[in-house]
Amino acid sequence: MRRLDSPSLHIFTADETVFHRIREMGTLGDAHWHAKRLTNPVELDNLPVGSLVMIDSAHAQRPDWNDTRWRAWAGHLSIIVLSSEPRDDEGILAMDSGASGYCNAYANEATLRQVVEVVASGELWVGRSLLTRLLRGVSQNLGKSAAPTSDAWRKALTEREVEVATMAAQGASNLGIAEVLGITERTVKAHLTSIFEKLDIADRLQLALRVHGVK
Amino acid sequence: MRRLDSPSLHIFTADETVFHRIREMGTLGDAHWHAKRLTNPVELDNLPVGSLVMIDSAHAQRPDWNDTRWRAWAGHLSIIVLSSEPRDDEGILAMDSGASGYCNAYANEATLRQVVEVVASGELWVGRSLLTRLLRGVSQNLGKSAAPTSDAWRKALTEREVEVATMAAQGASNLGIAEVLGITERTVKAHLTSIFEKLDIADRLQLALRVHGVK
DNA sequence: ACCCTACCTGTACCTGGGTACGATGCGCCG
DNA sequence: CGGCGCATCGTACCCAGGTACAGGTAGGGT
Repeated sequence: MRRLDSPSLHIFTADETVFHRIREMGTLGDAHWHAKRLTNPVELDNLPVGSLVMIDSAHAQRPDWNDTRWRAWAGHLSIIVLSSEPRDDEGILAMDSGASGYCNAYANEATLRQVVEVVASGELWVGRSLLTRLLRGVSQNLGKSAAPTSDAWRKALTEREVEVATMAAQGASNLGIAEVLGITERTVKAHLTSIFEKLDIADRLQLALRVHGVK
Repeated sequence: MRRLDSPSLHIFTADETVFHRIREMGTLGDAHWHAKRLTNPVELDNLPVGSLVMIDSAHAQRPDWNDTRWRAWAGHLSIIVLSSEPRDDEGILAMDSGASGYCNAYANEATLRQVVEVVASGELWVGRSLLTRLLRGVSQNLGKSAAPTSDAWRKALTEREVEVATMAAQGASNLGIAEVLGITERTVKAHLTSIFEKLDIADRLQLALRVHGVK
């Protein structure tokens, strides 16, 4: 981890109470972050890599769960989706869209702080309810041949390369990736060349197959 | 809720390194617990309600995952299963047996502390790899039961086009497909153009994603 | 001090993929 | 019969993707 963690926490919500609670929270205790309000989804595009972002699922401007922008954001941001009425199915959608966390917007202070810390450290966070449900779902199907779903490619790559790889595997163009990451198309190509070499593959289609567990 | 955390953390492992690391960890920083070594599984029965316990999955005496004792322990203890070689399937078994957490025994200090805190606060913890796998399993099942996206593309295409599409989606080159099917590369291109138009996509990467159920 | 890695960029070049604008033959159906 | 979908093929063209060669900076480790 060479990149300095951004001390700022960006919040996209229309709920005053939620915003203020999170902001206060950042000024207390050992956690110390800097809450910034976002008013428009496009602002997410230009946030520095690795930024921590909270998105209120109830916000009217929140992009649909299968909006392609989620992929891009997930590539370079750590996203926590807040829901004032958490439901398991919504949680699955959110996590599927690339969020790193899904929790109750009105969770108690300690929990919220914990979520932030977990996500900031690169892990994922979902609540007890959702997680048990996920486990139940899988253990029922355990009898079937469980696909390996190798995540190995991730470990072979650097942080930046993982970002580029995931976006490319989603079908993003080099230029598109470059714009989202705020770098040159040339650099994207460089990353991809390195990725191809490390994974011993020839092109982005093979990469997509690898990333998505085919082949 | 500010329930007093039990200050003692019980550890059931045969690995000296693991035990000592955890113990040291408890004496540093803001986390402060008291590591106690367990040598026999029966000791788990008599621990006070709510105790935090770490169990090394590699321990020879560790009860089998479907041992009924797990249920009993899970009822009054918070269990974290440590694995020196974490695997998703083992994680599922452990969590299914009632564990509240599953993580790498050699995870870095910050992560281990985080796991302890999360579990101590009544939540569950699993690593990124396992959680993404769980999510994938569920979202795929959702897709199958709700929206039959998997087979839709087939029905939109002719027999020949399906042949070409499946090969292209596997990463085959136009020339390669041509040779296998005994036709010209030009014809392959023609088929692909038709495929792209019918499926309303732009290139073979999008095709691959469609064919393999992503997007 | 030196090396290594991660990350970033420039210029130049080649090629495969995809499109545009054609063509031919075959079977089916109103 | 004429039209239409399907499968096949030709030539020419454009360009995104990928490679080759050549760098620069910053941080961490020896």
